[in-house]
Amino acid sequence: MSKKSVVIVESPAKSKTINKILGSGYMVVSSMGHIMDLPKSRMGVDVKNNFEPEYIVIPSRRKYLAKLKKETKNKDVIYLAADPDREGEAISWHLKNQLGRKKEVFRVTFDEITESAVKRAFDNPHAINMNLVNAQQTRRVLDRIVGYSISPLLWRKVTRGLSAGRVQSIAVRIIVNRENEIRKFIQQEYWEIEALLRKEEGERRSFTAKLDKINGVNPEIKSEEEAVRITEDIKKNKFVVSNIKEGTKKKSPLPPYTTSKMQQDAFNKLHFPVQKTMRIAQQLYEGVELYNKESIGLITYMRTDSVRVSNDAQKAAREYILNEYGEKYYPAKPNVYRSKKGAQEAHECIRPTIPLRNPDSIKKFLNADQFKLYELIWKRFLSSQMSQALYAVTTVEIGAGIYLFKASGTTVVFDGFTVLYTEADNHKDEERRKDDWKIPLLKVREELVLMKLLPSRHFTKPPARYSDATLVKALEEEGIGRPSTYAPIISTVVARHYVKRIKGYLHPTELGEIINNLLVTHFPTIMDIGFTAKMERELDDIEDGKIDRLDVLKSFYGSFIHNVDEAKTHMKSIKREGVKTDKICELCGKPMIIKWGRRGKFLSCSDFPKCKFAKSITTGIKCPNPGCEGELIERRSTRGTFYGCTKYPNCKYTTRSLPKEDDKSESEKPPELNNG
DNA sequence: CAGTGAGCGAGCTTCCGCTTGACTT
Repeated sequence: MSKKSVVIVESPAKSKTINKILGSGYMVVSSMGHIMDLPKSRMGVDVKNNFEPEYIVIPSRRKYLAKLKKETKNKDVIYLAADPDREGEAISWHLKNQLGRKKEVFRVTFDEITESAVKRAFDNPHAINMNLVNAQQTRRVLDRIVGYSISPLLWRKVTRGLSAGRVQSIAVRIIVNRENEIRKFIQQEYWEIEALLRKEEGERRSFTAKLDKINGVNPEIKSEEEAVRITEDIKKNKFVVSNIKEGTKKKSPLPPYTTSKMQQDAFNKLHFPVQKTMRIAQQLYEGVELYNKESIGLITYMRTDSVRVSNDAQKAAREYILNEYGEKYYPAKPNVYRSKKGAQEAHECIRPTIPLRNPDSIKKFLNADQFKLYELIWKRFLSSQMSQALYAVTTVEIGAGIYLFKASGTTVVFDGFTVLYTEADNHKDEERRKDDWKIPLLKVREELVLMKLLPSRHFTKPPARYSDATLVKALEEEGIGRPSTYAPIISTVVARHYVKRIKGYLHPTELGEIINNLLVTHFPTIMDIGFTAKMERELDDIEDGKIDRLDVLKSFYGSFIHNVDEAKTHMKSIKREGVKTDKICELCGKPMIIKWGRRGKFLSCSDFPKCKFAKSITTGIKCPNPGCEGELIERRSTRGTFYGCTKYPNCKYTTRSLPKEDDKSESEKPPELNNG
């Protein structure tokens, strides 16, 4: 290299690694993500002029850009090594425009940061792919038009500060839809009947079998009377083993973590909200001081949708398994996993940088949360390279006249990867414990002793509300949002007061439901849950050069702007009409309505502005302060929502979460799925 | 910790997706 070269990557952590690979002939610096974007204070899209975006240097990045300018000043060649996707291509394009005058500028892309891949990339430098840039700009412009057209409409129709967008509005819709399903749900009573059986009189151990068929069809027992009648009838019969099935079941380890899977698992097992998981993962990624003061990155990059594993890491994991667990846990061939379709393979899965570094060996250098998350990541990764688990499954069918009972037992033959990692699910654990009851050795046609019949009453359960974890899962399945945005999406809808987190579950607020209804009515296309998937397909076509970005934007905008115009005149003005209540104005006797102001919702006289009477909405829950006659009321501070006493400042009681109100708790209780 | 809203009309709120900030509570 006779010429002086500079390489620009996205993140500082990456620049270190790449510098090591390339050696001193190159200087590697980082852009810290995007350096240019549309202006914050205006639309920044010239709709009449080919949807030309007005990209400006992001004000907060001016410093970095100035630094980059210095660093590239006396270099002849710039290599743009941002991630190999459309966002990375756009970053490269912007960097070229800002820094590339009178220089040779090349784009280099690699799918993993290993010596061979990086060197191969530098042997094949290429030009910036404008198809990718165009796809990014289409995405950006579309999101801006949607967000910056609908949000101001909501300011006009409802209240200041509201927002809408391709992603956040769908997140709210998913949550509202679930709430409606829960409301519609009608509880059904059903009964199950179990038989407690013994092989023979005097035998100590008994086992249970469940009523599975009556006359060959599934039993549907809806009432206690029916259950009693059937139980009485069953008693008249002899219990005889009619069939025994012995089999084995294999269970494969799960792939290593992507961002969304890590967020879900940390939520279920550690009860971390996704924001917390990302914050701690960032700490592990940036590095923790170990033995010598040097700070060492403990995990790979935490924003990824790939399950790819570098060869070195895979080899290291396999060696560790062989040494620590032995050959039985060591698969003959390495386990291979496929990322979901369209994943960005430049990043690896989330894994320990050095598999040898087991959690206990570094425990004293980590705080409690860091340790817990590292342990989870380490175990999930190591287990992903271990052998399958093997179970023996026995199913016994027992006839009693027209009644057929079934008992099944599972025993672990070989624990395999589960020695390190199992999925969290309390209910399943209970089930398993039941299943693990050993069924004694039985023969077909053998008669059993009935100890007891156990009818039990059950109710069908409504679907559970979303948690952070299940919402991220749902969004990912619909292709909505990216690893870098899952956590911010939840923060946004909570910050807008569309959604409220109660005991780990996401409940829509009245405001959230109102906004959702307005948007579904007036923007059915945007509010279609499949909208993003459709957009992604079109962006793919732009990337492949099959269609022009203008065709995509024009056809989208044509109907969208029509919806905006229609909504301007026809969307219900909550600001004027409010939401009806059965309360009466204390001043003029007219009905009171709910409106939303900068401090949240409040009661207003429907005759405003003639009658200016207004009133706060209290929770109806008495202040728990002894002797205080006040009620609790929702307040907003800069640090979020809390509940205070109406008698403030005489009573200074505050709380973050509402104390239970006895007669109301039944319907307000979150479904008892995994208790978060 | 009183006051929220309409309208007059100043100026403000807002999107999604890349990254890591450190002008003192």
